[in-house]
Amino acid sequence: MKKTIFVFTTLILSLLVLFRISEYAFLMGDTAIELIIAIVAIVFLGLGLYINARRETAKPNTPPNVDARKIEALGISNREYEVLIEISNGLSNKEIGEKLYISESTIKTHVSNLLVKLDAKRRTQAIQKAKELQILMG
Amino acid sequence: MKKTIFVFTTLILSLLVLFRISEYAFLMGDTAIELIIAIVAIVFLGLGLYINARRETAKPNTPPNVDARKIEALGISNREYEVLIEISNGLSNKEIGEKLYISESTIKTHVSNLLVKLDAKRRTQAIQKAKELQILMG
DNA sequence: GCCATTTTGGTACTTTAGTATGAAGCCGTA
DNA sequence: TACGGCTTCATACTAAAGTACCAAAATGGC
Repeated sequence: MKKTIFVFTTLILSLLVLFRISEYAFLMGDTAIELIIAIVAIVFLGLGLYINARRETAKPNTPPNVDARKIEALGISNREYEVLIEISNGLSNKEIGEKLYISESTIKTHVSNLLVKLDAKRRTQAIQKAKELQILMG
Repeated sequence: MKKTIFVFTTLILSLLVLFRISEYAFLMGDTAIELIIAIVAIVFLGLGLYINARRETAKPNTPPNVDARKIEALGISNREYEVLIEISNGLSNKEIGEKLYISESTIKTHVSNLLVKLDAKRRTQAIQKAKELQILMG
């Protein structure tokens, strides 16, 4: 946020400087006004692009980061969350066990706990709910 | 694309008109130049915002709409796609059958076909692949 | 060291998912 | 009309998922 304020302040100051220059050019009587207009156009075109780019990356529906608070609010442990990720990657219990070097039994335990904590009946529903809760990236 | 060309042509023409006006104002000796600069700034700010908005909605990684071409490229039928959606909503085969007013047997057939067409072993993997292929919204 | 939580693993069981195969009716097109 | 694709449904089977219950290490904080 501080960064944003800095950028906008700089832009406003630049704009004021441009106005000064434009007045000066007006008094000078040359044709530099078109140049100034062009600069303003380019700067604000860039500003528009920048603002929208910022807005898009900051939007939660393109979630690069996951809400860790919600995870612990639901009482989901680290290991359970790892299992949840692999479920959403489409792995079976056996495959998850092999990937995490633990038995399929343990995976089943984790999955059962996850289903309770996410209030889901099936692993597919767990995926859907986890994404809804912004616990998993889309 | 034609629309884009039209918009840009209009903008360029508007810009030329503004330059004409600016010259006129210059000859007139009044202080309307700042106004023109302000208008240019606003217009190009809007243009920047517009371009980025277009780019974002056209981009597939923020898919409000689904790529119908890929669906039929994979040979997925309408009914199969309906089933795929319900799978990603976390429903069981029985629940999907009740929702679509057909038997669980039929759902199983559709699911099996979907798994082949999406090259998946499980329904969870089908969800993951479908989202990867931009066939399902994130 | 003690306690609470996490992580691990097992057995036994029920339920759901998925495969294989066959078949019937519908619809559009060559 | 005959053919292919879509949709529907069934049976019989195997595989995977999920539940219930128990229990023992490991971990981390007090």
